[in-house]
Amino acid sequence: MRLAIPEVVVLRLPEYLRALEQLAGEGVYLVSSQELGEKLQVTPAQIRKDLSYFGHFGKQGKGYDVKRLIGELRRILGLDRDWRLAVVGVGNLGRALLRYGGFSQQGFKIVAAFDTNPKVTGKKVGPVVVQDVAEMPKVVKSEGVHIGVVSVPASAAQEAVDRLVQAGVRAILNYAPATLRVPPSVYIRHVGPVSALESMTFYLKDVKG
Amino acid sequence: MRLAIPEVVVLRLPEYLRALEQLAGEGVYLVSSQELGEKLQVTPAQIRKDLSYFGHFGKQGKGYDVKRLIGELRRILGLDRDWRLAVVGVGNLGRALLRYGGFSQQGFKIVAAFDTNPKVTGKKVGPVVVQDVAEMPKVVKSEGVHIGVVSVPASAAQEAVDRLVQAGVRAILNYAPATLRVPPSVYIRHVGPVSALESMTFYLKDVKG
DNA sequence: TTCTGTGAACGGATTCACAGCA
DNA sequence: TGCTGTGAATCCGTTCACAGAA
Repeated sequence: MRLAIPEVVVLRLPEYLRALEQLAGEGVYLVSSQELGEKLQVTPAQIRKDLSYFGHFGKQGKGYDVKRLIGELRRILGLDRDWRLAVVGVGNLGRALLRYGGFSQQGFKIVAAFDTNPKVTGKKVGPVVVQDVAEMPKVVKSEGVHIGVVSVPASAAQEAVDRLVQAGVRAILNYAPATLRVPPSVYIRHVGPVSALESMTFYLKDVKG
Repeated sequence: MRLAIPEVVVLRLPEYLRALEQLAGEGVYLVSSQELGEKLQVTPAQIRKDLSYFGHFGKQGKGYDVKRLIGELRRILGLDRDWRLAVVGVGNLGRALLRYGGFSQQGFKIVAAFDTNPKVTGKKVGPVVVQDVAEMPKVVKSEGVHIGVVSVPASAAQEAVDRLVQAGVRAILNYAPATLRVPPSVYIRHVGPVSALESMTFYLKDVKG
């Protein structure tokens, strides 16, 4: 077991987890690195090496116990507890995120939503009532928000992030198409629907007419 | 210039592009790899090396012409043309994607939407009228769809992908939390709101209580 | 002088190949 | 025999450091 785990490894673990949960749903109890690799288009050695950073989860000659490995991965990824999210920006995307059911399955709970538009504030969307951003410092504290989700327009994204950081949020998922500045102690990741498409087209452009 | 460009490089180009577009909007005409690197939290050498795979875009002693580099990156990424999208699955997420305005700015155009639910088919959502999935083969051809966006529930994702592939779509952006099988000739990428959170919590779990 | 572009050096991730266990 | 776990070897991406252009 090494001390520093490569970031690429951490990024692959959720993929493994998802595939394993699918297998569990199909009633599969045991899976080899070979089989899992085929499903995920990853080499078996890659999977074994990745898992070996965290412990010895397999049985020689058999493979991995699917249920057990799901549990281990969830623990490794910190998914064996609840994470409290706040959504900033209740436009199309924010509204979809608030109503999206997939978060709760993995222990993500939306506990607050913020917007500046008085046509939206005060209304219930998904599990929460939208509040004015002015309430953010108070609510982040009282609701124990861990992660901020930014779904405002690009032009308002930096301000939204600044407010979240100011309110004490240390992790941000950014859906706005903007490059944002945060202090080094804050973990930020950009997702956005367009970025993935943009690198995809690089590979498509020579293939299709 | 090398022949094979590392995938990581391609994944960084949209980040560069976004930062440059932001700079252009601020009226910046010239930027050094140093300055761009600070904005993006990337080393200047990384940026210079990445760009050197594609050509000589900078001016020694000066830096990069922002407008010029935006144009080059858009060309490199294949964004100097239109890309036609079809959304499969008009639930919360699909509806948000259909109504999302950010696609068109980068040349992505939603030309079709499909669902199986008769409560949704026939209705206009965003720029298109939702059609039954049975229409897919015909519509994909007539509308010249390049990229399929899957936003159905996990349980229906494999079927949605199969239908898209069958209809001739060669590139798929998957929002469903499922591991999907496609022929080797089809380019698929998973995005989904949960995956990014799951690797984030790995880094957060030891920090916050 | 300033900053790009790039071979060379370095470091880190992937793959190999096999020891070890069931 | 079958498959894991892992050092060693390999491969690949990043960083260094400097030549060269403005």
